[in-house]
Amino acid sequence: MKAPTLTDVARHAGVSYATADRVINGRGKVAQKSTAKVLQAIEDLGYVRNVAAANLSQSRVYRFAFVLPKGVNAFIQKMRALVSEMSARLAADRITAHLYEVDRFVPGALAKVLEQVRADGHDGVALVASGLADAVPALEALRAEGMVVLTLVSDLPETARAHYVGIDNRAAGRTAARMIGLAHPDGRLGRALPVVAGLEAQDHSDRFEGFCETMAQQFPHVAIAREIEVQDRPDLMERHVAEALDHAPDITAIYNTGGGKSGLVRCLARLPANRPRPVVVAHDLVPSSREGLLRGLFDVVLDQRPDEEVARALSIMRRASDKLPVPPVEPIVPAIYVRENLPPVRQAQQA
Amino acid sequence: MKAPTLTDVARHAGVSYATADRVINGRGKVAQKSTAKVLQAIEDLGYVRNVAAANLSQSRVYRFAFVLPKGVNAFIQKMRALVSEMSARLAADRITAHLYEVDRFVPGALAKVLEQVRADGHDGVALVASGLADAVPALEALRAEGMVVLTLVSDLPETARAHYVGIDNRAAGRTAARMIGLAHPDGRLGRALPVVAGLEAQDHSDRFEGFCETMAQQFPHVAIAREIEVQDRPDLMERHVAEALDHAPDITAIYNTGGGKSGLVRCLARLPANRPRPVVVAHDLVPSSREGLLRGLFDVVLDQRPDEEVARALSIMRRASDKLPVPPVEPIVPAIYVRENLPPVRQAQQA
DNA sequence: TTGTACGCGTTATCAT
DNA sequence: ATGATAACGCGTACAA
Repeated sequence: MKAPTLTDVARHAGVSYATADRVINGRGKVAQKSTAKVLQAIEDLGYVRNVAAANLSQSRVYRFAFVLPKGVNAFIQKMRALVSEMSARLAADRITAHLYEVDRFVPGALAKVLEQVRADGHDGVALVASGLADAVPALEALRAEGMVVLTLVSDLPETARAHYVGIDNRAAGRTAARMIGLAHPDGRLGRALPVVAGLEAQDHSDRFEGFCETMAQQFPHVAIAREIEVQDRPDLMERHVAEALDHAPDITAIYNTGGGKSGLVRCLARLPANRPRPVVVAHDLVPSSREGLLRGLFDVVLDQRPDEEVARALSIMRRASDKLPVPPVEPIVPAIYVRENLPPVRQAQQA
Repeated sequence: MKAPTLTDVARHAGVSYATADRVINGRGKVAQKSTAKVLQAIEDLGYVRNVAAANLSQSRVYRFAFVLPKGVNAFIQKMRALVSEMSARLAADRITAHLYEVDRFVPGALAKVLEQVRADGHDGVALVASGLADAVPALEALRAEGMVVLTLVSDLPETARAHYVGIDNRAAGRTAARMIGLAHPDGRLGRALPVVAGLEAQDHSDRFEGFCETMAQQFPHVAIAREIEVQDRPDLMERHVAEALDHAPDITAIYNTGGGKSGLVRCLARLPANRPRPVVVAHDLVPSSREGLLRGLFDVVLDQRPDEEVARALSIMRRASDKLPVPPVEPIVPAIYVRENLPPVRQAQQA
């Protein structure tokens, strides 16, 4: 009924508590014989170390850092809100989550932030490393010191991080292609316009590649127009997409890998009534894309579920800093929103 | 830096530890004045009760029960596997998850199982109540005794359960309709065939209703054929769908709310090569639906993410039995799988 | 090499 | 109405 304690194990093995402890925590200085006996007792009794008690005895608190890019990007704002929300909820478990911001465009800013994270004595750090490839050495150093490093949203080389928490961006691009293909049944001809923030960001280029791959393979009857880059800027989005639609009246689909969506909404809303609306697939459920769906301007929104990302990041950092085995981290499966399955808008809850 | 303890609070308030304890745990017998002082101190110091310590002092273990229907349904099998998997992972946190099976077709079976759950002294129970509406009184009784009751997959009246963990089945049906609508662009005519396990199951009838609602409202150019009931039986599925496709050659879409999918795969595979394939939307990612997607026979699979359901259920039961506030439980957003975003097959991991 | 005993923050019991 | 204190299971400093 009651779980066996280490004291039980020691008794069962006929050794002292301390010896049993030395065995399970591998602090050496134990005779072969004792080790064997303890191991056997653990086996017999089915002993499992009580993490809560261990933490209590050390007054252990978990300190985790989230590093997010500065800026007004709606998706990142949502992540920020989620982190502080989670943070409040985890107080009872002695887990703290601190938020750090890094300016993507100031060289060396990230290094400084990471230094701060280190100085603040965190057990783990999760960072959105989109366009931050130069962080690799600093992260390797942090990891060498025992800190748990996670990438969020956009991945980095394996040496830089213990796990990646986020969607499979290539697969997301392929999925978008499939959705657009669905809307071109029976070989109906068409042309798809890809709109990206910038191809230097790993996540965007992965999505773009996956998209092209599936379009070409599965839906050759739908051509791919030259992609447009809009740098997270709604104004550019609005202008460039409008131009593209003007020049190529045969465009039947748009795939936006993310960024500047509000401009897309405006542009689509302004389309002449007699022009058939293109199928529109975009990324991330934020106010503008929600509006797009509700107004019938967007058809499908792929969302990487930031809430799940934050929750998973926390749970992984916790397990990892307990040195427990971390179960294989599979990519997060994006949610696919259409007009009919939008979740209710949820106000941030107060403290 | 270090979180304040109740001792700190007591000192700050100028009372003894026991008094402070009485205040936060509402065990009465405290003077107004002391109460006020303690409350103030809690506020000042930002005290948060340390759940781990509390649990330790009581040798508390969490005992949770999962009640699943007996049978070979692939989805339920997956749930079973997930529960035992989770259970292993939670041993270190002193959380146990026990599995109970109930025969849906034996009247009174559920009552017996619930009695067993009660006798085994669980803190909470999560049950898949699909077609088990007669359980309501028994569940109300359990709740009255302080047990946390959750419905999984399919909901029951609010009096019977504290929370529902699962997808919004109506919204799922609407989403399926949208997917089928996407595949009928520009008013392209069509006819959609709904295939359900049985409309007496709440989850299936909700999906069916949502489906019809959106088809009628948004895609009036696609007619809805008379629905077929197949009772979770692949053989019936295969036969009846084949008949329907024969009688109505204008069927361009199929929506299966779940159950008997392997029969659907077989039936579709046997379609004459010259017949255009209908768009097929089905529920739950299990081996047969995965095969359907890979072979190009299914187009879209809505999955209710049983892993997430189990995880959420556990986390809610834990918080609820700690008497911590349970954050609002939003419906789980189904994953939408297509051929291009299938997760790798994952073998059950060993103990 | 091995063993003992204290502290972690809380609950519960037994005084005052 | 309030206060003191022994558990709970673990890590660890210290003793043997």
